[in-house]
Amino acid sequence: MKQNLKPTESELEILNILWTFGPSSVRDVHEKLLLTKEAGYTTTLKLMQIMLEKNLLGRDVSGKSHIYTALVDKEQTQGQMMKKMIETMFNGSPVQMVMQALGNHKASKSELEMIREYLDKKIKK
Amino acid sequence: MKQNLKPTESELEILNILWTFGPSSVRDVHEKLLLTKEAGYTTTLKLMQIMLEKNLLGRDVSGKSHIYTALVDKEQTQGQMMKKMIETMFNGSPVQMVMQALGNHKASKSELEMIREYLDKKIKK
DNA sequence: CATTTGTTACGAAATCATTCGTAGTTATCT
DNA sequence: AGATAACTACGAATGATTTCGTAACAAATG
Repeated sequence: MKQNLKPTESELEILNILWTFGPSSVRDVHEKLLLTKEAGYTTTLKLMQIMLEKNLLGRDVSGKSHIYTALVDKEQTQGQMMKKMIETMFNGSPVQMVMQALGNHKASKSELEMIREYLDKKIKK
Repeated sequence: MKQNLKPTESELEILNILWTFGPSSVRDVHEKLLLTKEAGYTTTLKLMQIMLEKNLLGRDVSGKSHIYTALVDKEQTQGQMMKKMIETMFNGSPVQMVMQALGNHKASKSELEMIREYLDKKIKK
């Protein structure tokens, strides 16, 4: 019954929108998607229907337009994706990945400080 | 002439082997690959030939067996992949990603300390 | 009521990624 | 040389993902 097929790239984009904005119609999702990429409406629709079949999404059919919800957990999915990436590109070392992320993408000083604080707590334990 | 097609999952595995071990024959790569996954020899061969066409790899044809080299930079490629992941799953925030990585994957205390040190340096600048 | 607009359903094409069989080449070994 | 082993080349099957057209229907509009 339960399965956890890894979401595809496009599916992730949709999941992220639902995680961020909560339950939404296809049109809502589609409009958010357009901010980032080209896509036809029926393409988005079809994708979401497929995700429904894969149990990545659920939906409420009672109204005129159907309302979809993410059925997979955000943190868990992020974790899985990261794990895979760490394995295939960072030889299994999360630390390597973190340094790469911090090195390449500029974070503000206050963001860096947040991380340091977080680390401090983690190290003390 | 220039192109930067994002490497596929399988291609990343191969790139990572070449980054780690340096220029290698198909057989060498294939053997390393086998430690992790099932794969036929000609499958690996074909993949590497395709990567050659995409200019992800170069090769030296002078010997009996060809020797392949990664033509794309490790850090740069990692960076691109991370960037995309940060965009599609972490709403563009590298910090969110880092915290997720540190939270979900256990790192040893000394590893964490390495990161903190790195951060300290970065913050001072 | 007739038309336009917005929606779902769904098949099927297009594209991309992966896998493998087979043929042919070159080297090695007896 | 002849046989065997290790390669490369490459077409083609398979599989997965993405894209889109078209049909059908429902709601809203004039």
